[in-house]
Amino acid sequence: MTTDDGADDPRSNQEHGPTPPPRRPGSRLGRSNDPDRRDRIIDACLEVISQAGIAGTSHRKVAARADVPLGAMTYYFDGMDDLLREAFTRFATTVSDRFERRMASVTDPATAREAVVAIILQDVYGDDRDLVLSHELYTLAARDPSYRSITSAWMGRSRAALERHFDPQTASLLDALIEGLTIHRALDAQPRDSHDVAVAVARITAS
Amino acid sequence: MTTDDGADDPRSNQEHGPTPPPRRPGSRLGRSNDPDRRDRIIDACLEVISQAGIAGTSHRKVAARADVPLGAMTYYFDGMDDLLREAFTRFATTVSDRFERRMASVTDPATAREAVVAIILQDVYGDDRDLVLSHELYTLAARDPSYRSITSAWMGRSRAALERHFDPQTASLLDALIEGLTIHRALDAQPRDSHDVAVAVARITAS
DNA sequence: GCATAGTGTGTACGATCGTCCAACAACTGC
DNA sequence: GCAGTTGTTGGACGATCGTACACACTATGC
Repeated sequence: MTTDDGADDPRSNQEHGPTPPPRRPGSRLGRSNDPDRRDRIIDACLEVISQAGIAGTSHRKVAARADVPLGAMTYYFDGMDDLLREAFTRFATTVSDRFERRMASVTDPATAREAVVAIILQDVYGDDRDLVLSHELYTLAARDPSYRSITSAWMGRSRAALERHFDPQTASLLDALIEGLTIHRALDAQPRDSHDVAVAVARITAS
Repeated sequence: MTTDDGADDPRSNQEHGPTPPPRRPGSRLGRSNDPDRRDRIIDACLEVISQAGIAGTSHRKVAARADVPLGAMTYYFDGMDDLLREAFTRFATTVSDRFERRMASVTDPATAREAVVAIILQDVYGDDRDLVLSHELYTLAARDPSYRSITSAWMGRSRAALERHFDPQTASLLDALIEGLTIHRALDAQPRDSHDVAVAVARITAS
């Protein structure tokens, strides 16, 4: 099972075929052995959700965004719910990884608080895409408990990362504070300035 | 919010008297033998959203829940978006009213902090319906700025109510903290106990 | 009584949806 | 070469959607 064409651009198909039957250029025929396919669909799904919301997400839109035929949706995923679950699992894992990495980069206990403030600011003023996706996931989990394993794992990892520098109770409260600050920044008309964040962290982490 | 009815008997509170509504003779508005119609549709819409999400909300489901014909949807509202906007405006207003009322009931400055903790606990451990609706609205506002006037007004009123007892900065941070605590309670597997909330409020309000 | 105007609704239309499946392309063993 | 297997896809199906509109109904003006 030697797959030689997996490294090139998967979009330029059949460029070395000896038989040139007149096929549509965009269609992918037969076994193409594109292992990125599944990942591309998941990424495209997150992209569509962030732009159109779950209410506006459909198999057809995701397929168009990922440049795969519609049939690939039910071939790679057992329905819409399965796709959504995988997409949000990847999203939560990615965000958790990033947060853990940044928290682990803080080594000096003396300046932990300042470093954490800087990291929090990156989240609070982060890009809108992650913000929208977070809320979509929260909404799903608030209504459907079966999604709570994703959010629970996410928050557990966040707390654990914060516990590298703070006691468990403080880490938990700090995690909640970050959440609230992020929400307020996103949904309020007047933006919150960075000084407020520093004050909030200082108060929460005061012992 | 609506904690009195389970929407199982939506039409028992009307038709109190046999007298038709006394309309002014010169009024152009003709009869509407059921003036609660519009309100009932809005309430039914919030009910459907809390159970099925915005993705699962449709004119037909709302109409069935409100016990009105399908045609009434486009007769009373200029499309789905108009209905959603009115529904969430009512939701935010109702929640803001309640929060303001409870905050205004705290009169003794000496015990303000304890009273606020009690009120916050009511929100953090409030019913799931309001929680789900809040998140649905947040999600909408995070993606569509035109919904931010609703959330912004809501948060503005929350802050103003808190400023009855705290300085503006503390009120703002406290508001964010409430948001985060509520989210964590809803989305996490392990519930947060009330002692944590008291500690969090004590730290945030420390000067 | 009739005419009128505004209120309310049943229904149909076109669009879009998720899902399924027979058919097809490419690869493997012979 | 051929047959079988696996990966992949285009199109069809029934369901559901938002919206529009012709029509029924009823209170008012005369």
